[in-house]
Amino acid sequence: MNPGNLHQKKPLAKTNDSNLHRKLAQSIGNQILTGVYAPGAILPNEADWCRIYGASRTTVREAVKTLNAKGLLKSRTKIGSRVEPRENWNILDRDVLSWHIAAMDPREFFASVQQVRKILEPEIAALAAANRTAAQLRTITQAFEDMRSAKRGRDSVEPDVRFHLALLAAANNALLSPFGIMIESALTNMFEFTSTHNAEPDIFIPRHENILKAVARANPKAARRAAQILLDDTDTTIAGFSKAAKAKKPRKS
Amino acid sequence: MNPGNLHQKKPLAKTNDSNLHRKLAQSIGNQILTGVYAPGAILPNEADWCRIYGASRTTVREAVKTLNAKGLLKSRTKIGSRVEPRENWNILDRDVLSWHIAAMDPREFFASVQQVRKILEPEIAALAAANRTAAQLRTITQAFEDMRSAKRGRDSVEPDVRFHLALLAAANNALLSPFGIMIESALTNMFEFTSTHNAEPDIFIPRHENILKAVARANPKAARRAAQILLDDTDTTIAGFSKAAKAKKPRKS
DNA sequence: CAATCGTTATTTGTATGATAATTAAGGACT
DNA sequence: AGTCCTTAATTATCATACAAATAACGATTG
Repeated sequence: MNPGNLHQKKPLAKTNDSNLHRKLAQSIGNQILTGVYAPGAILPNEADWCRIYGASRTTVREAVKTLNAKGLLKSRTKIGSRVEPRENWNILDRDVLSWHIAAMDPREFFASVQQVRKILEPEIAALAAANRTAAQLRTITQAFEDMRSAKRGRDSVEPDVRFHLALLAAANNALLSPFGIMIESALTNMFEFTSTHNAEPDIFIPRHENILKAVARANPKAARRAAQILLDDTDTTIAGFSKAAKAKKPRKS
Repeated sequence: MNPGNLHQKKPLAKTNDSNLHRKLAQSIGNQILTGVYAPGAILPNEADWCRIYGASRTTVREAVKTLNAKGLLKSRTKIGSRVEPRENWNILDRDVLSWHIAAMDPREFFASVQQVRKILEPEIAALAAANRTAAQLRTITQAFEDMRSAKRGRDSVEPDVRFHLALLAAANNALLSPFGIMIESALTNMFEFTSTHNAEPDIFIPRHENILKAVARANPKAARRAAQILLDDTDTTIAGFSKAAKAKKPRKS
């Protein structure tokens, strides 16, 4: 269960993120997400981590607290830290999600994401149409304009993300906001993997425009439909990429 | 921005949860959720917290790390800790959600929850019908049986929660799992506030049974419809309670 | 005057070493 | 077989340093 050699320091990844305890949290978090430590397993104790990473106990403890706070661990006196069952993990946490993505087959991840997006985004669009304020509409509109003027390529990612997040904010339901991270990650990573983001900007721009118009008209049904159509097109893009990339990535379990 | 008197120790709530850093995190978290420290505000620095709570800096720092990990804060050298904008909060985290509930008007909270439940639960039921394993079906069935034999009152809460969580697990999409906490909290708190949980168990039991049957038959459409019907009944129950409780709770901002 | 460049002060970050509290596990005694 | 006590392992807390980052200020200079 423990790594074979406790006395050999870990390389600690390449992140520029200068905090040591953050790096430790990332390293340990990655190991949990990749299954090095499975749910139910007891992790090395604090003294072990100190030796493994060559860090002080203070720092190790802060990293462990971070992972506790994200639901990955539960620490108890005399027991140590036990990995929590997956359903307790805060998967929509920014860090946890990024570790999760790193540990997964990208195609699987996109499939999960699209499933959730298809459930939520049409309803988010409908809620936005119903509940948006004037200011929120302006934010959505601005994002759309920026997306249109960027036209294609990497520059269109940021306004595209902003558009969807603005829509989410306009839905005015705090319980939905964690999905912002998922949406952001999905759109950004889609670019990373397809490296073309929107294969056909000439199609995607009007699709977004239809959502915008429906939200501007305060027409929930139309907004819902427009969002569904955009998502179907996105599915098509992913399917194309997925087929093209099929040869790679065998992956274990 | 800071509380008037830094040198007067906080009472630190009544939780039996024996960890000091956990108590600090709860206390500070509560203050953030109730708006004592609004998004964008700089919190007292670590030395201040030490004085306020009479705790060591180590402990204070662990509490602050916890809140950082939940997206409530971001700490930077020489700046201190700044409250993050609401959309970055991990609202579906168990702790954050409980602080949120404590800080909100219960009726508002239920309205938000029901809105999300109505979006997700029918689709969760449909996914469960489509993707469930045999073992998952057994878990759902068991929960239902326990719920039926409990019949009414407080005893029916736990199996009811278990039923919905089992359904969620059977949907087999990790990105949906954070909602388990919301569902759990919604059902549990509904009991706390109505103190009758299901007003009419004779209605709710068959409603749940219909979901179970549809999932057993692997019929997504029927499962979706059955879940919608249950939620509509739940709405009715809440509406009744909400009307009855209208006189109370003026609440400030 | 405006802009640049050090200097300083404040705050978080990391380290060390000690003690306390919790509790699983094993042993002693019925 | 069960109950109670002791022990040991581990996290929890504390106190005290020093390091590192950087915002704020002020001096210097073009």
